[in-house]
Amino acid sequence: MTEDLPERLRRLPTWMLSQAAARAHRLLAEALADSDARGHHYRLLAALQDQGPTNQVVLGHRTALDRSDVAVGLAELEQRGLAHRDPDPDDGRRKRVQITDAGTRFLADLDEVVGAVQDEVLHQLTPEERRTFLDLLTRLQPSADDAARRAT
Amino acid sequence: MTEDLPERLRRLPTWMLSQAAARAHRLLAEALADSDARGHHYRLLAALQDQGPTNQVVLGHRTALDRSDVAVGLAELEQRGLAHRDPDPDDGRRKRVQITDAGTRFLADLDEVVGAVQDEVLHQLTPEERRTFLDLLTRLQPSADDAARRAT
DNA sequence: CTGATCTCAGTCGCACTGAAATAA
DNA sequence: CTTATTTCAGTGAGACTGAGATCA
Repeated sequence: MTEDLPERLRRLPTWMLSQAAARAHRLLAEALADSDARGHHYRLLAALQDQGPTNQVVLGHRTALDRSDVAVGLAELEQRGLAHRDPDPDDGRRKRVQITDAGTRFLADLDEVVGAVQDEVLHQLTPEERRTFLDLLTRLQPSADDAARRAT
Repeated sequence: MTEDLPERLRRLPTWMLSQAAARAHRLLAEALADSDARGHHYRLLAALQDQGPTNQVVLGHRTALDRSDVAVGLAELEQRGLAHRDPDPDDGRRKRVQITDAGTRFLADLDEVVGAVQDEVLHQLTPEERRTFLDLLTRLQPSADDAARRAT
């Protein structure tokens, strides 16, 4: 594969990034499909488990999902008894979204599936290199400064 | 942004990878759109410039594009005089695809646009870190061994 | 009234599949 | 007849937009 790439692409960080992400995304989607889940579901359950009940707008920020995709994903999770939506008692416009016990158990199963995919994607890297890689990726995320500069 | 992420996602390499790739892809698409180009066009021109004329199947492998997307992209490039397709004299099923002089000039313009996006995406990293990052990304690509194992 | 939240329908770029056309 | 290449139409998931409904 790599040995056949044009110079311009092989040396282009954003392109190698896209290729690696595409492969990881494909492997993850395939693995999750075996558990009748999709990426949206894992993201939503992970946010609900780690950070507790919230409304859908906050959930969208935390999962980097669009509001409409949050709505659709939660409807699917709720239908399977993995999440629950209440009207917020303090503000009737909002819904209070929580993970259910079944959702917590399902998330634990998915954690194993997701972990296996990490190993498959990163198997060429040493533990030290994996830490470096994650650190570098984290620092690529736009900072609050960037967001402020972008707003002007 | 990052400070608000659920633990499970913040520590997940494939997810951080997807996020970084999505941002890079968005910035690249916006920048290329200003030059009336899209990612497909840059990829195809880069492969033709760096590795010379070929048929569309090989071009698809080199650019990681699907055969049908190669066909569409080349039709657009040809209409703008940036690439040229001949029937292969040795095999009438194939087409011999080449970049034109106008295509070479256009690619040089796009190189600058693409380079500017690299700086924007990687501006948090030192030159040394950027080399490390590219090296790690390169090693994430599936090897020939993986491809062989996958075929069984 | 304005403004925030949620929902639904629809759009768009991208990756991919299946089938037809052409030629070895 | 079978196989390889190119092309076209269509599918599917993901990210997004706009309009409408509900409620503070």
